[in-house]
Amino acid sequence: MFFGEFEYKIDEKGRVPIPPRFRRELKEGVVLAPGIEKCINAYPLAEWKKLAATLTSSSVTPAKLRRLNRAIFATAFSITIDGQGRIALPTPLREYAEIVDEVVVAGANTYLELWNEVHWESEKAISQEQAWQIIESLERH
Amino acid sequence: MFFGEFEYKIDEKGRVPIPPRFRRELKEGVVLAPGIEKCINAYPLAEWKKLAATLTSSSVTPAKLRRLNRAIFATAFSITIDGQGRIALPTPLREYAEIVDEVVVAGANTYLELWNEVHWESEKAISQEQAWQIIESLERH
DNA sequence: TAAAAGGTGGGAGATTGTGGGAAAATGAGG
DNA sequence: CCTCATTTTCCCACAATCTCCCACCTTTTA
Repeated sequence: MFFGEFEYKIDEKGRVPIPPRFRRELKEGVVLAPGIEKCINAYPLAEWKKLAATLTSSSVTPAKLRRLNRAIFATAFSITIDGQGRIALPTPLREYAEIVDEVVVAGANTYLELWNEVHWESEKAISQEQAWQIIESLERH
Repeated sequence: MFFGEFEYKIDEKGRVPIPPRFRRELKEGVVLAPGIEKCINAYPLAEWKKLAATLTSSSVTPAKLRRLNRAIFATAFSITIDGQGRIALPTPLREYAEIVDEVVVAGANTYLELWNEVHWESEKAISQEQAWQIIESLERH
C-alpha cells in the first residue's frame, strides 16, 4: 500500500529516488505509464499485469482493442530500481508529465504517482476540495 | 512482452535498430507485415506462426481463404536481425507506412509496430483518448 | 554525540546508435 | 553463358549514452 507524498530532485541523468519504504514492494520491477491527469503512474509489475489483463479482456470491437493495446503497451515502460533505490524516467513520459528538475512522488493506494511539483499542488487542491464534497454528501445519508 | 516507444533514425540503407531489450525475443526471426493503421507490424517468428495458423484454420470458404492467404502472406516478409541488432525494411512496406528517415518503434504486447513519427503522434493521441474512455467506463462499475 | 540511514552527485566501464567499407549476391545486357 | 553494375549483407569502428558502483554530506535516531 502506497501512502504519503515525497519531494525529490531529479539529477542530471534523469533519475528519481523511490521513497525507501516503497522499495521492497517495487523490487520485482516497476511499470511506468502515463496517468490520465498529466502525471506518471508507477505500478508494481504484478499489479500492472493484473490491470492490463482486465483491460484487454474487456469486450470491445477489434479496432478499439488494437487502440487499447497500443495505448496500454506502447506508452508503458518496464524498468527496475537501481542499487541506490532510484529509477530512470524514460524521456517520453518525462515530457508528458512535464517533470523537469523536481518531482513529487505521491502514494495512491495500489500504485505511485509522479508529478511535476507545480501541477501537483494545483491538482491536490482540486482533489481535496472534491474529496470533502464527496465525504459530506456521503455523511448526509 | 513488448513495451514502450523508442525513436530511431533510419540510415541510408534502410536499416532500423531494434530496441536492445527486444532483441533476444526476435533472435529466431522476424516477420514484417503491413498493419491495418498505416504502420508495419513486426512479429516474432513463433508469434507469426500462431497467428497464421489461427487464420487459416478459421471457418471460411475456400475462395475467401485463398484471398486471405494472398493478402497475408504475399505482403509479409521474413527477415532476421543483423549483428548490430538492426533489421532492413523492405521497400514496399516502407512506402506503405511512409517511413522516411525517422521511425518510432512501439511495443504492442505480442508484437512491435513501426511508425512514421508524425503518424505515430496522432495515432497515439487517438489511442490514448479512447483507452481512457474505456478505463473510465470500466471504473464506473 | 555517535551511528545509521537517506538524498545527491559523479566516475568508469559497458552498451548502444549510427555510419561506412568490403565482400557476397543479384540482375541486366550482351 | 559470361561480364559488369548495382544492390544487399556482413562486419568493423567510433562517439555518445547508459548503467552500475562508489562516495560524500545531511538528516534522523538511538
